[in-house]
Amino acid sequence: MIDERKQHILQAVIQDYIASAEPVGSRTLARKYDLGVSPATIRNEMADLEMLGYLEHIHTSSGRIPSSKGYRLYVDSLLPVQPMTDQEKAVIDKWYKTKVQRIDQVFQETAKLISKMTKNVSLVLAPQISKAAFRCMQFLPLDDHRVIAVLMTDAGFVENRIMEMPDGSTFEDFQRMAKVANGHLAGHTLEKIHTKSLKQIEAVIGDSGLYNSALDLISNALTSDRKERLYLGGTTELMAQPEFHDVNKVKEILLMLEEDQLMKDIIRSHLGDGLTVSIGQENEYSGIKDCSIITATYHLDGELLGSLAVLGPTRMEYGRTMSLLNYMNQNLNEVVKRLNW
Amino acid sequence: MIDERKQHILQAVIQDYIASAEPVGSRTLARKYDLGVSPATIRNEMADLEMLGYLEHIHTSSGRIPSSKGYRLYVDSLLPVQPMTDQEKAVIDKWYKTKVQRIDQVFQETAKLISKMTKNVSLVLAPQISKAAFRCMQFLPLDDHRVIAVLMTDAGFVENRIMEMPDGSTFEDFQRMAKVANGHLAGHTLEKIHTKSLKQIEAVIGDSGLYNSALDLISNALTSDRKERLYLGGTTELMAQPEFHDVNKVKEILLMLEEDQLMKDIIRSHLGDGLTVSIGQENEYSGIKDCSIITATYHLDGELLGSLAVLGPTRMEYGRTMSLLNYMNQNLNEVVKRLNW
DNA sequence: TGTTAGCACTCCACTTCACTGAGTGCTAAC
DNA sequence: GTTAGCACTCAGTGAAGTGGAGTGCTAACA
Repeated sequence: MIDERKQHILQAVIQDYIASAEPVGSRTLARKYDLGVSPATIRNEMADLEMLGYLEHIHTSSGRIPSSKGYRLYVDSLLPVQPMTDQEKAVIDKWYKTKVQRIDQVFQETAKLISKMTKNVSLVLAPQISKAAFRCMQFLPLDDHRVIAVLMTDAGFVENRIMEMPDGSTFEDFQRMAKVANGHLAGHTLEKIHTKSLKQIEAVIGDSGLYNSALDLISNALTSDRKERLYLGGTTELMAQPEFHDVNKVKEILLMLEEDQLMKDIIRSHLGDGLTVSIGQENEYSGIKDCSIITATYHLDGELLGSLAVLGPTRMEYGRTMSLLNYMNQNLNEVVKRLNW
Repeated sequence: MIDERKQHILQAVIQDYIASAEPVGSRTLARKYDLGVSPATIRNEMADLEMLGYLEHIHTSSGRIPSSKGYRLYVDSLLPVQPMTDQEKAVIDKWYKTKVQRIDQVFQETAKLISKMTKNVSLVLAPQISKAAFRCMQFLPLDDHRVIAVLMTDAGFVENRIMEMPDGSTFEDFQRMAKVANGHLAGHTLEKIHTKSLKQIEAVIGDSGLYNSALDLISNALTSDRKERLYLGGTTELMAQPEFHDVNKVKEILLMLEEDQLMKDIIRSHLGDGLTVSIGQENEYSGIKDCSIITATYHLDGELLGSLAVLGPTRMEYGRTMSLLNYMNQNLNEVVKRLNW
């Protein structure tokens, strides 16, 4: 374990680098921070820290920058507590009191708020719709051979989808089905419907051939690709960061962010209890080797529902971001609980 | 009017500049294009064209670049016909045959397709939902004092919105209202409902106090800010263009694109019959003085429904883009007609 | 009279060079 | 163990020089 003075120096280097985005030299450090030793001593210590892998060197005569390992130690043990200011909390609280017009706005606006306050990209993974309790469904006729299925969960999430009607079926069949489904399935989570109440419904409906093919359609449509929605925020904030002053880098990361599935996988792979920080090289996906991701998860009754994440350069204000994410997470948790998702 | 040789030279300059993004010199022109005259003559002609305002000069000894006026002449009279290749058409046709899961995907994917094929930003303005024929509505109870209104148009557009219930009203009131509304309003466009059938409904419902406040809510909710939706595509394509190699420029334009209302206004101000091209300085909004916008509008029964647009640097492949936009427009027009929007 | 060759000139882009400043590593003295 | 001193490194900057692509002008040519 490295001694206390080294820790102080490492902490100072990282804080300075986070603030300035410039490699940090021994003289600067001695001047700005009250370390009580001369630049020469700091130089020696920094050389040691480099040997140990906590700092890096671009070239012989430039200051040090933190390595992933350095950030890791910083985040794990050296992070100064940075609670949110009352003002910041007020901004957030105020937003959560305004009324939304659709449930998904909660998530979209949460993403915007996070990115605005952290100046980084934010990602919000909404709860899987299949975890929500089924409230009711309805079919609306679109044309001769297509209907639109509209489904609502207890939380107020409304999903609609165009469905082809199986040959020989009529719109009335669908209506009948909806009626039975609404009677029998209300309150069950979508993911459990398949295994649970289907038998009952089958018994009631009788006409099982049509029924089966239609039900397949429904369950496919409603639990397929879009089961968790990803809301993005702050893709333009990114460009204010000096590490993204190169258009190609920006393009690369924006293209990555557009790939819904990839981003979901990345977030999911990082999830843990509470806040998780994944720093630079620690990331498995090579496109973000010089980025860090902080994730937070929200639960209901112990079950994981969704998560929030901030993606930014490794040179990130970890303390502030973590506090913020934590606070937003609590808020979102409450909203979800209130909606009885 | 400028003579034919000048026109040829202007055309060559513009085509070369569009292809290379580099100022065009007389020698290059003489070498690449079969103009039948020497560089010196071309120089003289180019000097004239500059005098007339069709070309510009960055500095004394660099080639010419087209001015907005130059592009304007090019677009209006010199544009070589550039029909789409069968291959391109095939790509588009193929896409329009695939099935969509929700109606709004038609517009979203149209935007994507346009931007992919033009390497520029595309904007698709979907028809105002208020122009669509009302199919049916339904209320779903969210909690004690809120309901979710779900509305569907004949075209299959589904819109949902959370509504506060007025004091003293019950969910049953809303259901009753929906029933009456569904009976009386089906087939009417939303924008005409207000003035047309309300009296009838009022007579049927009777309880006019509650009814009025609720109806206000509904019509507000359904015809308010989101009445036309804007779908964006290709914001990352932008970054491949040399004129956007500067992060600040990219940021500026992305921020602009994020402002829904502004973009709608810009598009709307450019609309005309058929294809409209607005070039560089001709644009009123200062943020896009070095961009061009091409718009196309689609109609139903002579009424304007929505529009497509491509936004890119003035150095744009006008011919190709216009053909493409035209073709996409036809497709979209057909889709809308088929949906009987 | 229109076209062209020739030439002087301009200016960007690139390279080279020297210089500066911030930084390091090492050594010797404290 | 700490520090002062010193030689050294290297990015960044600015000045000077060069080459190349281009222009404008003039004079000769058809």
